[in-house]
Amino acid sequence: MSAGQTAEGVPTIYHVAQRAGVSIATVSRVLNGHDQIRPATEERVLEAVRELGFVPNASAQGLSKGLKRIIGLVFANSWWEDDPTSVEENSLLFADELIRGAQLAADRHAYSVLLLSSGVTHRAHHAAFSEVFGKVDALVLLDRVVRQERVGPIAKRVPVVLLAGSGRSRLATTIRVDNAGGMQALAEHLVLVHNMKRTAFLGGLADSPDNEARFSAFRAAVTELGGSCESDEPWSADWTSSGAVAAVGRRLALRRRLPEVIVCANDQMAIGAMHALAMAGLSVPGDVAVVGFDDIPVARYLSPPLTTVRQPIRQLGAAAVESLVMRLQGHEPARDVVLPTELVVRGSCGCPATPGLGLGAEAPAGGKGR
Amino acid sequence: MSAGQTAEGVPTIYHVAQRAGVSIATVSRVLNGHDQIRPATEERVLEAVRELGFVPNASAQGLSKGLKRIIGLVFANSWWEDDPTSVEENSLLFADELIRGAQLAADRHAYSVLLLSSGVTHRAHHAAFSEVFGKVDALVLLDRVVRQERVGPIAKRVPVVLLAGSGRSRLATTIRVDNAGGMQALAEHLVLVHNMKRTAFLGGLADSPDNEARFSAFRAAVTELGGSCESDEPWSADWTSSGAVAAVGRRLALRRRLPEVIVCANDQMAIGAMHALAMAGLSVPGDVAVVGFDDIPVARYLSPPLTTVRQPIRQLGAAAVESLVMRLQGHEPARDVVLPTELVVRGSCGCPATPGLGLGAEAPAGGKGR
DNA sequence: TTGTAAGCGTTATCAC
DNA sequence: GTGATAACGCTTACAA
Repeated sequence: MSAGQTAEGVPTIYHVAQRAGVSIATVSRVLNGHDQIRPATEERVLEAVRELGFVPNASAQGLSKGLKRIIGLVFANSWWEDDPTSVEENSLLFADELIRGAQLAADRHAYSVLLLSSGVTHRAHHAAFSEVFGKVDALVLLDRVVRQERVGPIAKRVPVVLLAGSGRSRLATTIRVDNAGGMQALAEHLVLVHNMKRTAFLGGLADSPDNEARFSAFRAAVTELGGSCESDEPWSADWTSSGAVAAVGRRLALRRRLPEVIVCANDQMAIGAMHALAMAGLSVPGDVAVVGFDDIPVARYLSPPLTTVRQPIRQLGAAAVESLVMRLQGHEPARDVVLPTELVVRGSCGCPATPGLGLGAEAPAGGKGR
Repeated sequence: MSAGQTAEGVPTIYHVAQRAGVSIATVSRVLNGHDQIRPATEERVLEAVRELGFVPNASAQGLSKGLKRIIGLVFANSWWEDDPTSVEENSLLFADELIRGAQLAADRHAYSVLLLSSGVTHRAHHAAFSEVFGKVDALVLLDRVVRQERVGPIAKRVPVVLLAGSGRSRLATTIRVDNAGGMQALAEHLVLVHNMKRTAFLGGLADSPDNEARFSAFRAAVTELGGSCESDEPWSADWTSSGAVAAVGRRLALRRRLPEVIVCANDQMAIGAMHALAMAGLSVPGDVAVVGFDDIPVARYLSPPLTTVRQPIRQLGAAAVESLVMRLQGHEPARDVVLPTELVVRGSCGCPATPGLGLGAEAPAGGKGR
């Protein structure tokens, strides 16, 4: 059957062409902003488009142009797990901010963001992670969504950015935050300002590059400054608040002398740690100081307000997308990007909590109240 | 040029066919799980697919099948705003959980989730929200992403689910949570258990259906029970913690007798309210009780742990996608779905906080206040 | 059981 | 300036 006339469904370019009395080529040209089109013709076409409510079919465009204008954001499946007992609070806020950043950047370039999880299992049939390649032009892979050795083959097919990883992959562009710098600043603050020598590091999942980077950087820095860092068994959690509560509980059960400060690998765990200490009748920072990493929104509203290292998660997402769009446009972006982190001093480290009137959103840099 | 042989790019079905010594039709059949294929043939095809690392092009599939297997999730643009001063904490957690739920459900049906914002402005050229229709098979529209009158035309084109709205649209399926039920339970608890008669409602953005529903339900319930509800100017915020801090500050400045409890339209604001009260030297729940709505993860770790109404955000997202997939499969799902909410009693309302050991993930001992 | 060929809705290359 | 028409990669009758 000759093209055109889809019975009664969505209007196609043929309908527009017919209505405007031109060929589909002309319609396409108008829609794609080609010049050299007679104004009168253009107006007729646009009118027809409006009347019909025509919207180009992205599949057809993708097929024809070889570009889908879609970037995939791949999360580890555990992040999306449906297990109600393991709330995976870890990802909360992180994923959200990351997605936002990616969204924003994608929008700027007329791209869209497609969410994917690494462990696709929908059809028992032949489900495979690789199926998703077909839907996107490029991929953002989060830390540990695929094993190192699988990155190569993937990166060979589509442009790939590795996020929050160890930063040592020559197979794909890597974008991450400066964990080391943040921990260095934190260690200096604790040791030099508060004169704390006995510290403890409450880590997240052991196999996470972020966790590893934060821990080794902190330990190195604090040791360098003449302090020590306790970090064996009891101090191991899973990035979650409840995991931290349990970890601190284990440590307290040992009834050994406590460290002066507990450095948590993320804010969620700091919240759990503070909670556990409070329940044990210990005061923060009076008896033990607690600091975190991330600077999630609630951090400033905890009591005491949480001292933490802010990481630019949103920018991380945006940078990833920008990098990929760059690649898709034929440019060669930087191979390894490191975004800066920033120490945010509030009350939980022992510093006098900002006296703030409590009106307005008090930002560490001295926020203005709108 | 005859089809086949894409110079050196991504392998197509033609490459697979050639390699396996069969026609592309056969390859397609194997890939789509058709029966009546000679086992030997099937094996050869699968082998070729494996060797070439072939992945079907989703655009081509979409064009051919008329289904893209992509569902769009549309957020109001303000949620993604790049304005660093307005942190929009409101959406945090909510969006995240919602997305998760949608993701999970989509995965189950081999669909993917595409993120979109309502105010697309990438190319000054001819950017339009409608452009996104081309990329998806169906849409989930969040509360207020488009004005009422625009829903009709959209729903006419693609299946649409309205989320967290007022629930009164016969143009599209609506899915929301039982705000009224939750508020009813909350009011009963406050009045009947704590004998609180003087309440205040700290609302979010005034034009939000959720805010309106929560407020009117609470006021009606508390009034019915013989209590009163203060809710004029000072008690208005923007869903954010900082907005709540400011609102409570305004109310305190009035130096009038305070209500016995502040009922917040969401947990973020409850956190801000508690913070503002603490800074004013008031104790929660000793001087004033505070309750929230949502039950975000940190709620149980606040001191005192926050009493709140839990809403099944993740299920909300999942239900939306399930409904759309249903429609796409030709079934006719329910027009208006209301998901149940649940009162979660913790310490901030004045109830004795659960005396947990603090090791589990449970709502624990009365964080000895400070 | 497998191959041939006609679409699917755009874009882009030629001619005119 | 504009109109035919050939791709783009895949699915699916229709034949064989």
